[in-house]
Amino acid sequence: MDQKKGTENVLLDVDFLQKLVVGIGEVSEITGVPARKIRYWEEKGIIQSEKEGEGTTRRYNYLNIKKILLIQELVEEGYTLDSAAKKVEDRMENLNEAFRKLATLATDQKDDA
Amino acid sequence: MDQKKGTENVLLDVDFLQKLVVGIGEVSEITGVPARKIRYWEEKGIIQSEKEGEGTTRRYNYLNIKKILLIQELVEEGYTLDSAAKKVEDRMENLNEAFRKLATLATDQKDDA
DNA sequence: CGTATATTGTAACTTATCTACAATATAAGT
DNA sequence: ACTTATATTGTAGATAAGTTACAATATACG
Repeated sequence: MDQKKGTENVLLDVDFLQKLVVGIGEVSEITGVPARKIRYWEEKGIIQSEKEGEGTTRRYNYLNIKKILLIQELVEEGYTLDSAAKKVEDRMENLNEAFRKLATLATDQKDDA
Repeated sequence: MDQKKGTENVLLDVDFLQKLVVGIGEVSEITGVPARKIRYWEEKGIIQSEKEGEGTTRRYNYLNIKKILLIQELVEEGYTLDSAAKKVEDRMENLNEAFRKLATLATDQKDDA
């Protein structure tokens, strides 16, 4: 169990990330995008968050935050919001897939134990 | 850039994790440990959280949460809180180190670009 | 039973976030 | 300059989430 320490940690990180969801204030700190702007992007359907129930606050997971970061990058580069969103959509597909694969790996490994 | 996609993602995850901090409610959801108990453990000095300023709320990063999970495991197994804490301390050293290494890797890779 | 350890309850308060309105800014077209 | 669409920001009044500081209870063990 100690021999494969490095690998184990990385895989567990991925598993962990799926559960880690943070509030909008934290996302704002992490990304540098003002909370107000994040809400606006969400109103427009550009990005998404997970709402855990009625009348609760927005929660953002790894992929949600990643998307915000990518859009922010493109917008700063000169893209319009809509075209940035469209472009990021493609990149996200790759990320989503990679993420799924890693998560599966992590799960499989857990099942072994 | 696309060839090393898998690796890149994992490394970025690690970098990301350092910034990701969640509130006590979220930690409670993730770990299954009641918020009240988490505060109690913290009062006792068993675990730690990051307070970002005076009069702000507790924030927990990956390592903080991991520690809670490990202690919870041992306590459920029958350990007293104190001995569980002591035992987890050792495991955390390994994790801290692994984490530092991965973070360094991520940073180095970024510097290349 | 007594004592140490561990957990839980809650009132009163602060911080974080929400919605729903409106205002302003910026860019592009005519 | 005026118009229109796009993008961002401001804020009041609300609810949700988290805080401290008190106390109560539970559980284990000599």
